[in-house]
Amino acid sequence: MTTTLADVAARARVSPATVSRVLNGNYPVAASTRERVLRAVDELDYVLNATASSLAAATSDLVGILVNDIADPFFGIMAGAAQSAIGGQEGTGRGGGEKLAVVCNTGGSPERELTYLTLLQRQRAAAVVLTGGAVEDPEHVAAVSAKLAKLSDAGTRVVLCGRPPMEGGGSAVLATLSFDNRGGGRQLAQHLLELGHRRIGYVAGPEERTTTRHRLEGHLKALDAAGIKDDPRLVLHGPYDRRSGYEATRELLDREPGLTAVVAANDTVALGACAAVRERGLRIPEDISVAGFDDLPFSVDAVPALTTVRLPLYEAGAWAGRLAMGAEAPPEGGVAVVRGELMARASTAAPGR
Amino acid sequence: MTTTLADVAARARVSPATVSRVLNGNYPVAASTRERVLRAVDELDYVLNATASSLAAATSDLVGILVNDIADPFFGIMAGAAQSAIGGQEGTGRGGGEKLAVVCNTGGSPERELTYLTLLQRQRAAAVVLTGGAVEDPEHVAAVSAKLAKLSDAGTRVVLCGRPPMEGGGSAVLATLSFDNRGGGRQLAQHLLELGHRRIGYVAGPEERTTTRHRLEGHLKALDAAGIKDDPRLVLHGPYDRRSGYEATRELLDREPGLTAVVAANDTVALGACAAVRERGLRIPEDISVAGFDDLPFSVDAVPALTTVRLPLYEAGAWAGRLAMGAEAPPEGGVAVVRGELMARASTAAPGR
DNA sequence: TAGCGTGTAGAAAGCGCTTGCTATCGCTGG
DNA sequence: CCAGCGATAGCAAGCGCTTTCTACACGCTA
Repeated sequence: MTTTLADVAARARVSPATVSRVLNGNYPVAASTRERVLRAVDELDYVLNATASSLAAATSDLVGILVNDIADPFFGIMAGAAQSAIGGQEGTGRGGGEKLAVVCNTGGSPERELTYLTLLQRQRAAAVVLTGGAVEDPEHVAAVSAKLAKLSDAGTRVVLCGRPPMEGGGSAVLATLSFDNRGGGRQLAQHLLELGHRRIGYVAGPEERTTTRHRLEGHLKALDAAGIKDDPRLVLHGPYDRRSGYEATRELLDREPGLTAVVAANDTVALGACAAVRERGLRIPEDISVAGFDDLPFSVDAVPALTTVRLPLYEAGAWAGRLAMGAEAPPEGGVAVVRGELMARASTAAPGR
Repeated sequence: MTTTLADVAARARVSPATVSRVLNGNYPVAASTRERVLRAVDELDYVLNATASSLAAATSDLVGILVNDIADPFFGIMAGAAQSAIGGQEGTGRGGGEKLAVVCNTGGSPERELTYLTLLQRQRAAAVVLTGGAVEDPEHVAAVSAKLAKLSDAGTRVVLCGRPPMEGGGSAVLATLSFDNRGGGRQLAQHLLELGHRRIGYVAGPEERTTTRHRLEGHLKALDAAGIKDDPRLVLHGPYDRRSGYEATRELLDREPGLTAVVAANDTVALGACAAVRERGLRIPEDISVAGFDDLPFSVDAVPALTTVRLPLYEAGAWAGRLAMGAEAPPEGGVAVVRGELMARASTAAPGR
C-alpha cells in the first residue's frame, strides 16, 4: 500500500501530528525530533497526499492559468512567466509551500472557459489567472462574472492578465492587469500617418473579442484624428493566425490598389501579411509597409524586422503570478494598465509611390 | 459557509449517500429521487468538493501534461490535442467523469520536470503525459524512471508522447508514442541528395536531447549511405528557436561557400535560417535550399513554402490523451512509432550553381 | 519549596465525501 | 399466504491529513 503520515510517525516514534508539523514547518518542533522525522520520510520515500491535506486544511496548492490558445506564443509567454513566478518560489520544499501552477487551454471557447472554472472551483483552487481578451457576449460575461464571484467567495484569488477589467462584478477580482490595446493601436496608426501613409489596410482579429475591438478602435481613432474617415472596406476580420493575415492581405491588395500599408492584429497575422505582399512581387517597406502587434520573439528576426507594439508579456505574466500567489499587494484600485511601446523597425517606411 | 453534500441532502430530504450516488451516477437511484436531488443541487448552486471526493474515493480527476516549452507550438499543439481528448469527453457532466487536464511547463529543465512529477504525485493524479524529447543525462533519466515507477505504482497512468521509450524502467509506462525522428532526418537528407545536393549544412537542436540526436543521426546516416562523410564543420547546435537558425546559418554560410542546402532542427529554426540566407542576398531555393522539421502550421504559409517532415502532432497528442484517459488500449508492446511524412515544397530544389 | 511560564508532543475531533453493508418495501411464485 | 427477491435508500465507517486543546517536563522566581 501507499505509505501514509501514520507510517512515518510510527517509524519516527512520534505522533502523526508531529510529522505533520515538521512537514509544514509552522509549529515549533525540537531539532532532534525534526531530524528523526525527516529521516523516516526519506527512508520510506514518503510523499504527502495533497488531497487529504487540502481537505483537512481547507486550502489547496493548485493555481489555474486559463489561456485562449496554448499554441500561440502570446499566451505561452505569459503562462510560462506566471508559472515560473508561482512555481519558482521554493526549491527544497519537502512538504509545504509548493504550488502547482497549471495551464488550461480554453481554445477561445466560452463554454470551456466556464468548464475549467468549475473544475478549478471543485478543486478549491488557491488562485485563478485569466489571460487574454474576453468574449463580449453579454450572457457569457455574466456567467463568468458569477463564476468568479463564487470562486472569490470560496477564497480563490482571481487575477486577470491582459484582459480588460470586468464591468460591475469587479469586486470578485483581486487584480486586473490590462494591456493598453487602444493606445497601442493608436501609436501604430500615428506612426504610419507620420510617415505619410493615407490608405492603410487593417487585418483585425476575431470580431467578438475585446482585444480585437480595442486595437481597432485605437487605430480608427488615430485615423479619424488625422481627418481620414473610416472606410469599412479596409478592415477585415479573421482569427489570430498567419493564414488569416495572408488571405486578408491578398483581399486588401485586390480591393485597394492605392494601399500603402497594412496593419495586422498581431505579429503572427503580420507574418502572413508579409507573405501575401511578397507574393504579389511587392517590396516591404518600399511598396507596402507592414506592422504587427505584441512584439513576439520572432518579430525582430523577421525580414525585414517587423514594426510592432511591444507588450511586456513576460513581465505581465510574472506580475500576475506573484499577485496570484498573494506575494504582492494588488495595484492601486485593483487595476493596472500595462502600456505597449512602439517598436519602429524596418517593415515600415514612407510610402514610395 | 460553502454548501456541502449534507446541505443538498437536507434540502432534498434524502441521505448524503443518495446525493453522492446521484452525482456520480454509478448506482441505481429512482428517477423521482434523482430529480429532487438535482433540483436541490441547482437551487443551492452546489459544486462538489473534488479534494474530498478524491480522498474518499482514492481517485483523482487531475491529469498532468508536461511540456518542455509552452511557448512553442510544437508542444502547444500536442498539449492542446491531449487536453481536448481528455476534457472533451462529456459536456453535461453534473458531477462525475470530468477530468481536469492541465499542462505544466518544465522549460526544458530536468529539475522542474521532477518537481512537477512530485507535485502530481501528491495530487495522486489519474494520469501523466510526458511530451517531447528527454534529456539524456543518466542521473536524470534514472530519477525520472524512479519517479514514474512510483506514480505508476500509485495507480497513475503514465504515457509518453513524442519521446523515446524508457530504457529498462519501461514497465512503469503504460504507453509510448515516439516520433520517428531518425527516419524523418533520413528522408529529408535523401530528398536533398536526390536533388543533387552534396554540401548540406545542419542546424541541430540542443546537444543533450534525444530529439536532437535522433534527427541528426538520421541525417548523417543518409549522407553516409550516399558516400558523403561526416563533416563536423557543417553541423551546429543551438536552442530550438528562430534566432539560433539565423545565427547558425550565417556561420555556416561563412564557413562553407560551397553550401547549397541547410537543414534545420525544426521549422522555427528553419525560419531563422531563411532570414539569414535572404540577408546574404541569396535566393531560396535557387541558391540555397532550406528544410525544416515538424510541419508547424505556419510552414506551408512561409515564402517559399517550407520543405519539412510532417509530424502528426495533433493526432499523437489526442491519442496520448485517450490513452491517459484509459479510453483506449495501449498499442502492441506498449510502444508505437509515429512516422513523419516528407513534405517536399518550394524551399528545396536542385542546386543551381 | 510551591507555583508558573515556556517549549514540545500527543489525543482526538473533524474536513466533505464514498461505499460496503444493512434495512425497508412492494411484489411474485410456490 | 408467506418466504424470498429485486430495487432503493440509509447507516456508518473510514479516506489521510490538520489543528485545537490538553498534557507533560523543565527551569525559574518568589
